[in-house]
Amino acid sequence: MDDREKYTPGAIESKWQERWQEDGLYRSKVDWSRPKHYALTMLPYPSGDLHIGHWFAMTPSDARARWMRMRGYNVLFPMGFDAFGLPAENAAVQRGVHPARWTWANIERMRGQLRTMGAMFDWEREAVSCDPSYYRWTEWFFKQFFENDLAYRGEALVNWSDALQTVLANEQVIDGKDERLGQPVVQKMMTQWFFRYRRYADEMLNFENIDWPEKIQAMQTNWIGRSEGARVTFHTEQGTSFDIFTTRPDTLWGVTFMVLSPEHPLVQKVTTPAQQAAVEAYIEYSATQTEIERTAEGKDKTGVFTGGYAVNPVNGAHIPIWIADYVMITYGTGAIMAVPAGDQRDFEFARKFGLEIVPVIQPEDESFDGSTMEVAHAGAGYMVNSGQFDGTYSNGEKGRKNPAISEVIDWLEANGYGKEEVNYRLRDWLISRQRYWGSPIPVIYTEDGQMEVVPDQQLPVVLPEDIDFQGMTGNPLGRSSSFLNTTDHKGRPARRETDTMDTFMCSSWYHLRYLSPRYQEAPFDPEEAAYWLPVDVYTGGTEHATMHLLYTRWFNKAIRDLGVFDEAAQLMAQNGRNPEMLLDEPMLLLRNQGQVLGAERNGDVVVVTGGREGGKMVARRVEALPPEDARTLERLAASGESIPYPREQNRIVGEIVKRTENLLTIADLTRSGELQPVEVPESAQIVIPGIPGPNTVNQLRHHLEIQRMSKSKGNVVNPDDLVGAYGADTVRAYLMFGFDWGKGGPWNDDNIQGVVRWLNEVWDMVTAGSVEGAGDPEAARHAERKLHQAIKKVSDSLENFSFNTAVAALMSLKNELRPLAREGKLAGEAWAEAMRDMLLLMAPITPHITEELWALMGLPYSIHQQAWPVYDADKAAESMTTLVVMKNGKPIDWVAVPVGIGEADAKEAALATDGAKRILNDGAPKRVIFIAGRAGGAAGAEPKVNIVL
RNA sequence: GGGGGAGUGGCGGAAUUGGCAGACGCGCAUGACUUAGGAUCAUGUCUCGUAAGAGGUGAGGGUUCGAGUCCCUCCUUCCCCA
Repeated sequence: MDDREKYTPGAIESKWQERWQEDGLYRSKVDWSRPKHYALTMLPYPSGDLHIGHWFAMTPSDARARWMRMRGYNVLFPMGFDAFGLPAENAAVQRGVHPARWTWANIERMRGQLRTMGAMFDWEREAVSCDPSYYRWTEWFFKQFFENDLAYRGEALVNWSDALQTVLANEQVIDGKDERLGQPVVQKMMTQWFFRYRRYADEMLNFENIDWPEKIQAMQTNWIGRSEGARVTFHTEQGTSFDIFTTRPDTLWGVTFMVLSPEHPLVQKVTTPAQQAAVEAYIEYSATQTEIERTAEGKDKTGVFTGGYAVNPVNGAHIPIWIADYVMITYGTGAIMAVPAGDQRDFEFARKFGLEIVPVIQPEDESFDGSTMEVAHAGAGYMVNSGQFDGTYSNGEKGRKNPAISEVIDWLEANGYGKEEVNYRLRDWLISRQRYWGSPIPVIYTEDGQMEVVPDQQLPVVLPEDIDFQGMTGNPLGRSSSFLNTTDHKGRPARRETDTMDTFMCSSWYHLRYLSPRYQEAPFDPEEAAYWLPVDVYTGGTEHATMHLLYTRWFNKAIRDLGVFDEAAQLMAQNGRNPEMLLDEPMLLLRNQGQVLGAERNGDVVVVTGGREGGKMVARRVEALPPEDARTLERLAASGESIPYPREQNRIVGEIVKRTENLLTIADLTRSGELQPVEVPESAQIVIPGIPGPNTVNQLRHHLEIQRMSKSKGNVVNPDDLVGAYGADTVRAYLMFGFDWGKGGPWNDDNIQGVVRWLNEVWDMVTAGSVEGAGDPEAARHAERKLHQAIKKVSDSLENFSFNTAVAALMSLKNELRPLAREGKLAGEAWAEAMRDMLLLMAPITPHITEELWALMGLPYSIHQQAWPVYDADKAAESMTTLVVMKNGKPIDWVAVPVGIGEADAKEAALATDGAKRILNDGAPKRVIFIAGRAGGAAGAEPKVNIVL
């Protein structure tokens, strides 16, 4: 080796990042002469530190965007910040930093961290949702919705979080707790702002024109929860009418009682004086229950009879009206018909309160008796006890696909008892938040109680800055007189709306603001939109399946119908693009990455001696074993061998699986892994090898399972450290290589060494230069073949988001080329060509090292502006291949044959092999099957002959 | 309870329409070079077997010349919905 420089990523990477920045290499401009590609990756919340998860999400997306660019597409790959939200406000309350200052400082920091990725983000298009120039248009969109009856203010039972001091959308409540802090959420009637989410429910169920993962489609379909059935009108004995929705009108004859939600307005009217006290007490009780508690299956049924009766329209039966908390006012009409014979929850309710059960759907071979049935029958069967419908077959399907349901609906409509109806689980989108750090809602309330929207020229309504957050609870906007007080269009005093918008409103259209973040005339420049829209590839996590990814689809459809895209559509058409169907959906293709989780960590293996007190041991001495001793001990125990520590009353030996303050839980190896509680008092002696001096109980490590990274668990992997140690290219390549991108997995940097070696070897190979001489033409041909095979493999892998196999193919290529280069078989122009193409193939994945080596080879700047090598099947083709000889599908021998060998020749060659002769042993095979080889030179592509004995 | 994924070496993970299971790496082993090796190079590395060979993708069955891949039953696990 000469004194050639070693690969030092640190210097190279910052050098090229600066150069690319100066040259505007990633500026993306409208150019109708070239095909466009809008690649988008979900924007981060500016929490202050870039996480390894951001790298995992963004750098493979960047590699793919770069690849598209090299393939000749004009690529837009923007980045920005979803900058409104509660953490900023919490920081303000706790530390006295204004949310804006906190947020902008974090953004500044994260911009720097994002730049170290070496991604091709076009920073000229950065959009930040908390910037007034952005939320001006968020407000403008709100106005559009309001003025077109897509936004309304209404009273509804909403999710109120006391901990967050705000209401939350249904999507943000998980198991009755808020998704952020996991604190309980209660149901409250409040006046709030909503968007008419259901209006596009049916259209959102259609995924025909977009390529989104099945999983996301299923989740969204579930979430929308379309159900077909009928709305049926019942009357009380007093004559008041009320509607119920049912998906099973074929069971109407089996209705033996009605159940109203405790919040239903009819409750007051039907309750008899005798039942008044019981009903009121029950209403009070149910208000304390969460929705999950109320509707949980298997829960003990509760309810109270109102004393009132309803009349069943189909048979005139008088049936009692009950109230019960398993009926929600927010679902359907807040009232249900109860068919205990056909619905398990109704069945349990009826049994508990001694109500009648009338079977109405009965399978052919059964005969139900309402008094003895043990479970409800919800499946298929023939209608019974149902008047003229007796004998009609109910096939168990939903809606019109069920002949019984279909016939009954027609009959209900003909007789005016009810009508066909479609119901949705989806509720309108609650966008009000009683918080400061969000986009204001541009509405004012006049003195005489009228509502006015703020005129366009006064937008944006800006968040006030003179707010003291410290120690405050509740909505700070309500305390700001400078914000609160305004005037109406006649100049009279008026009050501003103090609710702000859900941040999902901001992120529903950020992909549009990227198009022209500084545009003043509209939310986006139609010239840009006409060229770039829609988003071609969108990448992000699955956690937003029923939130962001559904909201943004709704938003897109809503603004399409409001004409927001009209000008862009015209321009599209003028430039020869057919806007038809291009603007119905915001993102054409969606792919999800998995999540990088924290690494598993073993707890210390300790020897505890002390005294027993009650059920637990109180330690006198805790000694952690050196890791190698601990491993030996655990191996012995796992294999059932005896360990060098016999079981003793006053000794516990094992791994710490949990630690709470000074209380340890130890899996005791002397007691077959039984969990033992150990208290460690101040006085106990604690010895930890490698940590001299007196130790404390806090230094003992407990077992940590694979889980999300979080600061409090101490398992966060910091990308800055990794970049410092290995360089951005290595981190990028490793994240792509070490995981299945769609799956993610526990962090583990064992494999990173492989990527380090790969890049070092590429560096050495290129900087070594070509040896003198002509080289070997055969080797050159071999290199060319491998190169073209790699072009195909890498291209296909990137196309399919299979980043790990792309890197694997590049490593294989290196393995092929390196010995040839070193032995001097690959020399001169053949060498140079091989190096050039290899660097081009690596460029999307490792942009810095390839740029540097490209320059060192004296090639014109920039490698990222070069064309992707064109795959040539002829050059990739091998002349000879291996014919696999099989016995009953198992390989037994191999023979070299020309590619494209015919069936007869292949069979002849196969039967002539030693392997074939041995198994045939002069006998005749039952059958001989030829499997032709496939093109491409990939593994498994070889021709095969299967000899069946 | 319903719906949908997933289960492959010591580890991360590969395997178009069914067609050589374990690509590419990590780790490990042996050897070489070295003052040294946690550098580099070479070779090996699914299991059993000295070998010829046989077996092998959560378990069991089936279809097929041929099954990680398709079908049935079951187990484990993750996600979504209730």
